Amino acid sequence: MMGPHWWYNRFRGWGYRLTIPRQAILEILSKSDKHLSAEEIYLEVHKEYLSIGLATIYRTLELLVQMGIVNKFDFGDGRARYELAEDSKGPKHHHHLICNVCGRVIDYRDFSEEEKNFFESLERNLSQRYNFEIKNHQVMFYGICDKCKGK
Amino acid sequence: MMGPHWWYNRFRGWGYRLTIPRQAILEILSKSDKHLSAEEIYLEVHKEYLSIGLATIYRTLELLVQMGIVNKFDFGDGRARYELAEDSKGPKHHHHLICNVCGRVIDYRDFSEEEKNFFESLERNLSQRYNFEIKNHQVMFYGICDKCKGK
DNA sequence: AAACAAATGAAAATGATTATCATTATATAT
DNA sequence: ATATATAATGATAATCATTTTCATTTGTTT
Repeated sequence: MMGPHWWYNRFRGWGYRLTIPRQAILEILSKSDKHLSAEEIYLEVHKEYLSIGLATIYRTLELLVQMGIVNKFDFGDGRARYELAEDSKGPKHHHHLICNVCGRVIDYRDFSEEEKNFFESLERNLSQRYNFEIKNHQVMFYGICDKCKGK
Repeated sequence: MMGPHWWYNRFRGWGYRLTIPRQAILEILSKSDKHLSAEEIYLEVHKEYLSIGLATIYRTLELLVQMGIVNKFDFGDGRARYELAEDSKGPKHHHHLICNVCGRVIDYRDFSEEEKNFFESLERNLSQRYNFEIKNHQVMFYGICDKCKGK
């Protein structure tokens, strides 16, 4: 799954069109395994398609977030970050440790079985309780990183 | 705990001063049980202290976040939100359901015992594994709310 | 191929947040 | 206490990510 066909159907399902700029953006997101900012995506896309503008990047990302294809993050550095959502159980999923002092973001994805099971059952529970269809989740732990502990 | 004395000591411990504007901001945060934006805090503070400016609000909030007294949130509406951190186990702590379609934010704090225990043990585990002193955490579930399901 | 609506690019506008700088308040040393 | 040094403030301007606008282009449907 994923890839052009899947994207095409997703877009049609929402009444949207899968255009060249939208494909280009999805390609870049697929290749990267980092959280990219809108401008970083713009610069990448721009290498292949000179004419695609920054406004289109923003518009497309907003759409992709609404459709649940992309996750939007904010780590407090003044710019949003984007990443393909895939599946909650997919390989990209991770949680974050964020240092309140220096702002460093540490990803971790070495989840225990217990941690995975817990979130799965919690999501089922919340979906029922709030009649809310959960697509994904973000977990951030804030505190003081090893480097800043000395202060 | 909490209150002027506690604040005073916290500030001194970090080499900062507990000034009138800083106290005023902490008072407002103490009284509110919602996530306030910088401007909302400014407007409240401004009722009592005409002379306190918006820049001071931002500077103080940044400081309070660094000190771990305040948590900063971003719900994707373009402005940061702030809230007293208290303790992870304190009464204010809650998690969020955020609708990708309409942007609505639903708080929930009716945690199960299992949920509480899980996060406590996970925090202990991560602290060790990453030598990271965890002060608090944020959990957000993204998806489609009941009102937007029809679409 | 025509007609309609959706999507785009370029540029300007917006708006939250941050930096600047002269002034004032606070703490420390005398 | 008073002088001195330093931190914090207020007002304003500057920054910069994100949105809006609008004329033009593209994709879809008939």
